[in-house]
Amino acid sequence: MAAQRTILVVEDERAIADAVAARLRAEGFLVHCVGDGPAAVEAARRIRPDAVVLDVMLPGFDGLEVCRRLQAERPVPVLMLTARDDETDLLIGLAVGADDYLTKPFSMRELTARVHALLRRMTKASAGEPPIVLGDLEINRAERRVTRAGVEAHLTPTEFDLLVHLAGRPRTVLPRERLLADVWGWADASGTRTVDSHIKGLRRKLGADLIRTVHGVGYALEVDR
Amino acid sequence: MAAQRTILVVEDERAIADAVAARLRAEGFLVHCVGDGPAAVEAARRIRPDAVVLDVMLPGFDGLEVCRRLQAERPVPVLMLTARDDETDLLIGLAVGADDYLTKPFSMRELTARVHALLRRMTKASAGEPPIVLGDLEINRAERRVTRAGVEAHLTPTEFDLLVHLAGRPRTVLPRERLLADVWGWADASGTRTVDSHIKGLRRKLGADLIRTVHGVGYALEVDR
DNA sequence: GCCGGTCGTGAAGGAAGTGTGGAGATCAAG
DNA sequence: CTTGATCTCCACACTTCCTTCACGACCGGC
Repeated sequence: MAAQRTILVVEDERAIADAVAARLRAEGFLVHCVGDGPAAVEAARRIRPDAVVLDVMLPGFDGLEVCRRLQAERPVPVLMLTARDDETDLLIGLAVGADDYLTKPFSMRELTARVHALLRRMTKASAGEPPIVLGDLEINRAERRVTRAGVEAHLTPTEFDLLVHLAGRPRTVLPRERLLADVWGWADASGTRTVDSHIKGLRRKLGADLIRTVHGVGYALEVDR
Repeated sequence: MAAQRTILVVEDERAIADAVAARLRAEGFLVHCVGDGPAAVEAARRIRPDAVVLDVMLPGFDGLEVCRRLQAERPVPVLMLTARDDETDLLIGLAVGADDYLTKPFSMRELTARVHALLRRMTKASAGEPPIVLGDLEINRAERRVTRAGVEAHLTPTEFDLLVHLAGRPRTVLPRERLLADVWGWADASGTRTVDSHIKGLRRKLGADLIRTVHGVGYALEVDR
């Protein structure tokens, strides 16, 4: 059986939002609605929708900015709703990570067709979130499991997030400040040994050879190509 | 026989409401009655009826508005009761998501026939999905029954819905906020301990090994592929 | 080889998250 | 009205995790 998919609808006009939500629910989706940009980013972080239907015209910050932030946090397919037939919006939209678009006014039938297509393309392309495989290291983000050479390691939440960030750029040295900013969200990066502590944990659980220290700079994931 | 079906009756005339409720109970349904629009929306959110019998003439806001809101939250078959033989009401009613209608006065026999038809259509629509089988766990959505290793467990409605959502993405970690949003329909992320409570119930009834806790994130259904 | 700065490591205190039982509320049925 | 079932929330105990500190080892420039 196919899992029930969740759609986040970002639309400030209540009437449109309700209509879209009702139709998508009738299609068997779980639907959540928010009315502005900040709420959209927040909601996406919490509920991790399978797709987002996004109006470009929003209070707060505009849809393009929302789209950019969503993509920055976690790749998610986005269907943009553009009020006018404006090529500028469209091109920018596709540039910041939208996967498809609809020009208002649109029919509900058209909307559901696009959403289905988006999810189909998504599952075909990535089957949700495919495990990251780097040499003998395997990271399953959806299940939050990690194995090396087939053996599973139990990582703490921070260790897992740290490893995922390192794995995002294998063999690249990531400065401590960068890791603190990305994983911990700390702007201030002064004199903390916190990163080192968690690197220690990763090395103990996954093998000391996995992570290379670059003196005075940071760490890099050393793994076979 | 399948699990007992629940019907929500929305009707402000007490005499009619009582008569309808009595007859439907005699037919073996669980029946809840409310007398106005806001109460109807509220009740539907809580008890999740299998069908709604809805008078178009209501205090508060009218039946059409109720119907629209019900559909917006969760698709549910609606039988509308129209006082007069007014095509306008009827057409609008069907447009906003009502599935069938009855013109007053109507016979009880006619009412029960329509309700049965509504539910039959409904179960047929969802019977296309066979029971979910995951390892030794079997979930029959149509009958709302669950067995593990062949033994049936009696789950409360919330526990059942929660289990279905976990089973929709086996082995995938679902954040508490996501579950709260999908199962409870709470946009607001507070009260996440409620999830824990119902997980407790599931573990007690189905075995502690069925659900994996992922510290700081949420839960995942652990089951053989 | 020396020295200042950097890093690895173990331990410890405190913070955060989770399991659990039960109280209180709600609602329908008898 | 009372009973039974359910849901939400709370308090407490318990577990897991994070951060920091201290100390010794290491690195690189001189």
